Amino acid sequence: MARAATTSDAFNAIAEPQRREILVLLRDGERPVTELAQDLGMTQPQASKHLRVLREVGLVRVRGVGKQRLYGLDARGLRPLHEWLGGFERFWGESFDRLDEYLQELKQARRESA
Amino acid sequence: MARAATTSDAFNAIAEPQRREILVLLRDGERPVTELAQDLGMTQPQASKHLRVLREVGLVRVRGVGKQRLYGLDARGLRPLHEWLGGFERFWGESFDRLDEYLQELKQARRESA
DNA sequence: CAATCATATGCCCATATAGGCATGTGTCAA
DNA sequence: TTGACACATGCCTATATGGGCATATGATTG
Repeated sequence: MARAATTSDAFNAIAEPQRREILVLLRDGERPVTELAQDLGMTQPQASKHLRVLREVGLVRVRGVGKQRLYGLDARGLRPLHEWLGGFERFWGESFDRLDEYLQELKQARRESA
Repeated sequence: MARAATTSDAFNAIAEPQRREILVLLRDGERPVTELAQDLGMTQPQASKHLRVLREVGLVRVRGVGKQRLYGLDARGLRPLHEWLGGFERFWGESFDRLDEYLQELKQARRESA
């Protein structure tokens, strides 16, 4: 079996860096496809495809305005990520700043196994 | 070009549901491969492969103890995720509770039309 | 209707995947 | 040394991908 589809959920959708950048741009408001493509230095078809994925997982929504299609962020789609990550909150302080301690543990482990 | 490797970063690594479950299990402490495999209903080779990916992106670390290899969570690997997601924090309240607001609006609209 | 601008799709390709299964490697005990 | 146990790797296959490019679809204007 292959990898799960990028459209299967938000986790898979945001695994692609360019799609994350699109979401970041959209934090500041709605944007048409071409602008996004330019800002991110990608072709228009590429942008459209990425936006399709984001739309399918509910991370962005579209709105037709004249010839244009304005894409906007729908942050509710990030909720699963937020919740999953929240389960690890108790490690934030503990693990991020304690590189030293971790190194100590490593040394000790090595001593024990020696 | 194909999709980025699962080992390219934490984002890609946790796109796979089973790998996320492994990390959840490891929150409670170190575990040997076979136990993880059993708990998650997967074969031992599958577990080993997932663990390899997680190790390559720095989400878990291993420690040999006798015949066993104890895998432990390294939450520092989640930092990029945490930080990226943090950029959307201002949307949490706004968008997540939208449903409530929407329901309020509905009620009010109904009252007004009654 | 025709022309034009803004997007979306379709097609081709190379690549990395996850699963299934067999087998290699490493460690300990007798 | 030989087993036995715990784990890692190798190989195979089907599949979905992202990029490049051409082209179809939609909406607007003259």
